Amino acid sequence: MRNFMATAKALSDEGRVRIVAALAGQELCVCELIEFLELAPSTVSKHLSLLKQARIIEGRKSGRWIYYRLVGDDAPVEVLAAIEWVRSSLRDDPVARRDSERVSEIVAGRADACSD
Amino acid sequence: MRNFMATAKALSDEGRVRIVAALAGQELCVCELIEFLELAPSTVSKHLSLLKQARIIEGRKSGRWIYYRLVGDDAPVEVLAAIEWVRSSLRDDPVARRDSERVSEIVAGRADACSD
DNA sequence: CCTATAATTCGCCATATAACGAATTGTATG
DNA sequence: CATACAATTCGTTATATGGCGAATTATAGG
Repeated sequence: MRNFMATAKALSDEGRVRIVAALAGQELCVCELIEFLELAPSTVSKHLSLLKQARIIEGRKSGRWIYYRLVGDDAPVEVLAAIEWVRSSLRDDPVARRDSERVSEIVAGRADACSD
Repeated sequence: MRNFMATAKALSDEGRVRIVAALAGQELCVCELIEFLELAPSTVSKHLSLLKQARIIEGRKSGRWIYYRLVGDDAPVEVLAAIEWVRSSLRDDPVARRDSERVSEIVAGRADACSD
């Protein structure tokens, strides 16, 4: 129950859900997620920390950047099921669609921003 | 996104999740849920109101009692998927197991309490 | 009718949470 | 080694949330 509630609480904030949805397609570094959500760096960092503690995402350090991605198939059942819940529920969601396009743009412009 | 977040927020409280799990097997009236959660009537009522607004549960009035149950298959996708997420995640959860037994006891003693 | 029980609504309070800015750490690069 | 940028941590603040008790509404039964 403890772990389940950690997962549930992690998904009870819209910003964090949008992060999870954004990471469904590809990994993104923190500065890209900041640009995506249009929130202060400290705020986004806190969200990422919470999602990481809930074992929903994991980070990979590369130079100055930290890339976050969804956890792999070795993750706990309630987490994998939660991710699938988000994906299936937002498949036809207008906000999620716009977000998806915006993420694509941000990734496309990577040469100007987060790259080594 | 709006509806999804309503569902997610509804499941971000442990008491409400335990209600959903308890209603997975059978419908229960409010006074049974009060006994189950050991919370004040006003608190439980508020939780039920929130779950109802999120379209996760629905109520059926019978005499003095109002029986709540999980929504049927005609409910929104994100709600059905959420219910399935809870069920599968808590299948082997110790707390959920004890809760399940307790609900059985409460239902078994229905003749002394909630019946018409 | 009057009382008891079920359930909800309302107002209050304590705590949790999300947001920010400032300060800090770490890494690449001039 | 100084600077710039990525990211985090910390302290603060405003708001959201969960809990309760008191008051209210509705229904069954003496």
